[in-house]
Amino acid sequence: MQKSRKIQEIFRLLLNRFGPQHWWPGDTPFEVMVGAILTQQTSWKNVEKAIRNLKERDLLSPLEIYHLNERKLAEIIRPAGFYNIKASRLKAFVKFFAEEFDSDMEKMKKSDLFVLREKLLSLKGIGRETADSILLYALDKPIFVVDAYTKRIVHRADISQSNDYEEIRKMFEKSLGERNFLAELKKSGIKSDLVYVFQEMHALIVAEGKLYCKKTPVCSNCPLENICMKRGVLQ
DNA sequence: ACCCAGGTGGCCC
DNA sequence: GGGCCACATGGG
Repeated sequence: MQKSRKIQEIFRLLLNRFGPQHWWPGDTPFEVMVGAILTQQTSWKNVEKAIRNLKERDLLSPLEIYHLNERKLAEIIRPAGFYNIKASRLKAFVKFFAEEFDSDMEKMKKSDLFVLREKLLSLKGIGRETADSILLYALDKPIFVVDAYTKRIVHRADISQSNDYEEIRKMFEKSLGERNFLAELKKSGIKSDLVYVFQEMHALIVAEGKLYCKKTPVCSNCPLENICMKRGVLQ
Protein backbone atom coordinates (compact mmCIF):
# COMPACT_ATOMS: atom_id res chain seq x y z
CA MET A 1 0.00 0.00 0.00
CA GLN A 2 1.15 3.55 -0.80
CA LYS A 3 2.26 5.54 2.25
CA SER A 4 -0.26 8.35 1.86
CA ARG A 5 -2.99 5.73 1.50
CA LYS A 6 -1.76 4.07 4.71
CA ILE A 7 -1.87 7.33 6.63
CA GLN A 8 -5.40 8.00 5.42
CA GLU A 9 -6.44 4.46 6.34
CA ILE A 10 -5.01 4.93 9.84
CA PHE A 11 -7.13 8.05 10.27
CA ARG A 12 -10.29 6.13 9.35
CA LEU A 13 -9.45 3.12 11.52
CA LEU A 14 -8.70 5.27 14.57
CA LEU A 15 -11.75 7.47 14.10
CA ASN A 16 -13.98 4.40 13.77
CA ARG A 17 -12.57 2.86 16.92
CA PHE A 18 -12.21 5.87 19.19
CA GLY A 19 -14.59 8.46 17.73
CA PRO A 20 -13.93 12.22 17.54
CA GLN A 21 -11.58 13.37 20.33
CA HIS A 22 -12.25 17.13 20.19
CA TRP A 23 -8.86 17.75 21.73
CA TRP A 24 -6.69 19.39 23.38
CA PRO A 25 -7.77 19.22 27.02
CA GLY A 26 -7.77 22.84 28.27
CA ASP A 27 -10.34 25.59 28.85
CA THR A 28 -8.49 28.41 27.09
CA PRO A 29 -5.79 28.79 24.42
CA PHE A 30 -3.36 29.96 27.12
CA GLU A 31 -4.05 26.85 29.18
CA VAL A 32 -3.33 24.76 26.08
CA MET A 33 0.03 26.52 25.67
CA VAL A 34 0.99 25.95 29.30
CA GLY A 35 -0.10 22.32 29.03
CA ALA A 36 2.01 21.87 25.90
CA ILE A 37 5.14 22.93 27.79
CA LEU A 38 4.32 21.00 30.97
CA THR A 39 3.54 17.72 29.23
CA GLN A 40 7.02 17.35 27.72
CA GLN A 41 8.07 13.78 28.52
CA THR A 42 5.46 13.67 31.28
CA SER A 43 2.13 11.89 31.78
CA TRP A 44 -0.94 14.09 31.40
CA LYS A 45 -2.14 13.11 34.90
CA ASN A 46 0.86 14.88 36.42
CA VAL A 47 0.30 17.91 34.19
CA GLU A 48 -3.31 18.12 35.39
CA LYS A 49 -2.12 18.41 38.96
CA ALA A 50 0.29 21.21 38.07
CA ILE A 51 -2.42 23.09 36.16
CA ARG A 52 -4.86 22.59 39.03
CA ASN A 53 -2.28 24.08 41.40
CA LEU A 54 -1.97 27.15 39.18
CA LYS A 55 -5.75 27.54 38.88
CA GLU A 56 -6.32 27.21 42.64
CA ARG A 57 -4.00 30.16 43.17
CA ASP A 58 -5.52 32.14 40.26
CA LEU A 59 -2.12 32.14 38.58
CA LEU A 60 -3.02 30.58 35.25
CA SER A 61 -2.72 33.76 33.18
CA PRO A 62 0.10 35.27 31.08
CA LEU A 63 0.64 38.26 33.36
CA GLU A 64 0.41 36.36 36.65
CA ILE A 65 3.10 33.95 35.50
CA TYR A 66 5.13 36.84 34.05
CA HIS A 67 5.29 38.49 37.47
CA LEU A 68 5.61 35.30 39.53
CA ASN A 69 8.91 34.39 41.15
CA GLU A 70 10.49 31.53 39.19
CA ARG A 71 11.31 29.47 42.29
CA LYS A 72 7.70 29.77 43.49
CA LEU A 73 6.43 28.82 40.05
CA ALA A 74 8.66 25.75 40.13
CA GLU A 75 7.18 24.63 43.45
CA ILE A 76 3.62 25.09 42.16
CA ILE A 77 4.20 23.01 39.03
CA ARG A 78 6.28 20.41 40.89
CA PRO A 79 3.96 17.45 40.12
CA ALA A 80 4.68 17.89 36.38
CA GLY A 81 8.31 16.85 36.89
CA PHE A 82 11.42 18.64 35.53
CA TYR A 83 9.90 21.54 37.45
CA ASN A 84 12.95 23.82 37.55
CA ILE A 85 13.55 23.70 33.83
CA LYS A 86 9.82 23.89 33.05
CA ALA A 87 9.43 26.94 35.29
CA SER A 88 12.19 28.63 33.33
CA ARG A 89 10.56 27.58 30.04
CA LEU A 90 7.18 28.98 31.11
CA LYS A 91 8.80 32.25 32.18
CA ALA A 92 10.61 32.53 28.85
CA PHE A 93 7.38 31.86 27.00
CA VAL A 94 5.22 34.43 28.83
CA LYS A 95 8.02 36.98 28.44
CA PHE A 96 7.98 36.39 24.70
CA PHE A 97 4.17 36.52 24.68
CA ALA A 98 4.21 39.87 26.51
CA GLU A 99 6.99 41.49 24.49
CA GLU A 100 5.93 40.24 21.07
CA PHE A 101 2.11 40.31 21.37
CA ASP A 102 1.26 42.36 24.50
CA SER A 103 0.03 39.06 26.02
CA ASP A 104 -2.86 39.35 23.55
CA MET A 105 -4.02 36.05 22.08
CA GLU A 106 -5.75 37.73 19.13
CA LYS A 107 -2.55 39.49 18.13
CA MET A 108 -0.65 36.23 18.31
CA LYS A 109 -3.29 34.49 16.25
CA LYS A 110 -2.91 37.04 13.44
CA SER A 111 0.78 36.16 13.13
CA ASP A 112 1.91 34.22 10.05
CA LEU A 113 2.18 30.48 10.76
CA PHE A 114 5.80 29.86 9.77
CA VAL A 115 7.12 33.22 10.98
CA LEU A 116 5.58 32.51 14.38
CA ARG A 117 6.85 28.92 14.33
CA GLU A 118 10.42 30.12 13.88
CA LYS A 119 10.02 32.58 16.75
CA LEU A 120 8.64 29.86 19.03
CA LEU A 121 11.46 27.50 18.06
CA SER A 122 14.02 30.17 18.97
CA LEU A 123 12.80 30.09 22.61
CA LYS A 124 14.71 27.81 24.99
CA GLY A 125 12.53 24.85 25.83
CA ILE A 126 10.13 25.08 22.89
CA GLY A 127 11.03 22.44 20.37
CA ARG A 128 9.14 21.27 17.30
CA GLU A 129 6.44 19.25 19.00
CA THR A 130 5.67 21.91 21.60
CA ALA A 131 5.65 24.70 19.00
CA ASP A 132 3.36 22.77 16.68
CA SER A 133 1.01 21.79 19.54
CA ILE A 134 0.66 25.47 20.41
CA LEU A 135 0.10 26.41 16.76
CA LEU A 136 -2.41 23.64 16.01
CA TYR A 137 -4.41 23.45 19.23
CA ALA A 138 -4.17 26.92 20.80
CA LEU A 139 -4.12 28.96 17.60
CA ASP A 140 -5.91 26.68 15.10
CA LYS A 141 -3.07 26.85 12.58
CA PRO A 142 -2.85 24.10 9.93
CA ILE A 143 0.26 22.24 11.06
CA PHE A 144 0.57 18.60 12.09
CA VAL A 145 2.09 17.54 15.42
CA VAL A 146 4.55 14.63 15.39
CA ASP A 147 5.21 12.88 18.69
CA ALA A 148 6.84 9.65 19.88
CA TYR A 149 3.62 7.69 19.19
CA THR A 150 3.50 9.02 15.62
CA LYS A 151 7.07 7.95 14.97
CA ARG A 152 6.37 4.48 16.36
CA ILE A 153 3.35 4.09 14.09
CA VAL A 154 5.33 5.33 11.09
CA HIS A 155 7.94 2.66 11.73
CA ARG A 156 5.67 -0.19 12.79
CA ALA A 157 3.21 0.38 9.96
CA ASP A 158 6.24 0.52 7.66
CA ILE A 159 5.23 3.90 6.25
CA SER A 160 8.81 5.18 6.33
CA GLN A 161 12.11 4.44 8.03
CA SER A 162 12.76 8.14 8.56
CA ASN A 163 13.14 9.50 12.05
CA ASP A 164 13.21 13.11 10.86
CA TYR A 165 10.53 15.29 12.47
CA GLU A 166 10.05 17.68 9.55
CA GLU A 167 9.94 14.91 7.00
CA ILE A 168 7.26 13.00 8.93
CA ARG A 169 5.25 16.16 9.60
CA LYS A 170 5.21 17.09 5.90
CA MET A 171 4.30 13.53 4.92
CA PHE A 172 1.24 13.56 7.21
CA GLU A 173 0.22 17.04 6.11
CA LYS A 174 0.41 16.07 2.46
CA SER A 175 -1.45 12.78 2.91
CA LEU A 176 -4.21 14.14 5.14
CA GLY A 177 -4.57 17.20 2.91
CA GLU A 178 -5.19 15.34 -0.34
CA ARG A 179 -8.32 16.58 -2.14
CA ASN A 180 -9.75 13.11 -2.72
CA PHE A 181 -9.30 12.10 0.90
CA LEU A 182 -10.98 15.23 2.27
CA ALA A 183 -13.80 14.81 -0.25
CA GLU A 184 -14.30 11.21 0.92
CA LEU A 185 -14.49 12.36 4.53
CA LYS A 186 -17.07 14.97 3.62
CA LYS A 187 -19.12 12.33 1.84
CA SER A 188 -19.01 10.16 4.99
CA GLY A 189 -20.37 13.09 7.00
CA ILE A 190 -17.03 13.83 8.69
CA LYS A 191 -15.82 17.40 9.05
CA SER A 192 -13.17 17.83 6.35
CA ASP A 193 -11.55 21.08 7.47
CA LEU A 194 -7.75 20.70 7.36
CA VAL A 195 -7.13 22.05 10.86
CA TYR A 196 -9.82 19.77 12.27
CA VAL A 197 -8.37 16.71 10.52
CA PHE A 198 -4.84 17.49 11.79
CA GLN A 199 -6.18 18.03 15.32
CA GLU A 200 -8.16 14.80 15.30
CA MET A 201 -5.38 12.72 13.77
CA HIS A 202 -2.83 13.65 16.41
CA ALA A 203 -5.38 13.25 19.22
CA LEU A 204 -6.40 9.83 17.87
CA ILE A 205 -2.77 8.73 17.63
CA VAL A 206 -2.27 9.65 21.29
CA ALA A 207 -5.47 7.81 22.28
CA GLU A 208 -4.28 4.72 20.41
CA GLY A 209 -0.72 5.07 21.68
CA LYS A 210 -1.70 5.17 25.33
CA LEU A 211 -3.48 1.84 24.91
CA TYR A 212 -1.52 -0.07 22.25
CA CYS A 213 1.43 1.44 20.37
CA LYS A 214 3.52 1.91 23.48
CA LYS A 215 7.26 1.50 23.80
CA THR A 216 6.56 -2.15 24.48
CA PRO A 217 3.64 -2.65 22.09
CA VAL A 218 0.28 -4.26 22.92
CA CYS A 219 -0.98 -5.20 19.46
CA SER A 220 -3.80 -7.54 20.37
CA ASN A 221 -7.12 -5.80 19.61
CA CYS A 222 -5.32 -2.66 18.36
CA PRO A 223 -7.20 -1.10 15.41
CA LEU A 224 -3.85 -0.81 13.59
CA GLU A 225 -2.88 -4.44 14.20
CA ASN A 226 -3.24 -5.53 10.57
CA ILE A 227 -1.48 -2.49 9.12
CA CYS A 228 1.56 -3.04 11.39
CA MET A 229 1.93 -6.78 10.74
CA LYS A 230 3.84 -8.32 7.86
CA ARG A 231 3.65 -12.11 7.66
CA GLY A 232 2.52 -12.13 11.29
CA VAL A 233 5.50 -10.08 12.45
CA LEU A 234 5.33 -6.58 13.91
CA GLN A 235 7.50 -4.25 11.86
C1' DA B 1 13.51 -2.13 42.25
C1' DC B 2 12.81 -1.19 38.14
C1' DC B 3 10.29 1.02 33.59
C1' DC B 4 7.72 4.59 31.52
C1' DA B 5 5.39 9.16 30.23
C1' DG B 6 1.90 13.53 24.45
C1' DG B 7 10.44 16.50 24.83
C1' DT B 8 14.35 19.62 24.78
C1' DG B 9 19.04 21.29 24.71
C1' DG B 10 23.88 20.49 25.07
C1' DC B 11 27.67 18.04 23.65
C1' DC B 12 30.02 14.72 20.82
C1' DC B 13 31.15 12.46 16.50
C1' DG C 1 22.20 13.88 10.42
C1' DG C 2 22.40 10.39 14.87
C1' DG C 3 23.66 8.84 19.96
C1' DC C 4 23.90 9.89 24.81
C1' DC C 5 22.95 12.51 28.88
C1' DA C 6 20.45 15.61 32.33
C1' DC C 7 16.17 17.21 33.73
C1' DA C 8 12.07 14.75 38.05
C1' DT C 9 7.42 13.46 39.50
C1' DG C 10 3.94 9.79 39.98
C1' DG C 11 1.92 5.42 38.42
C1' DG C 12 2.32 0.49 37.08
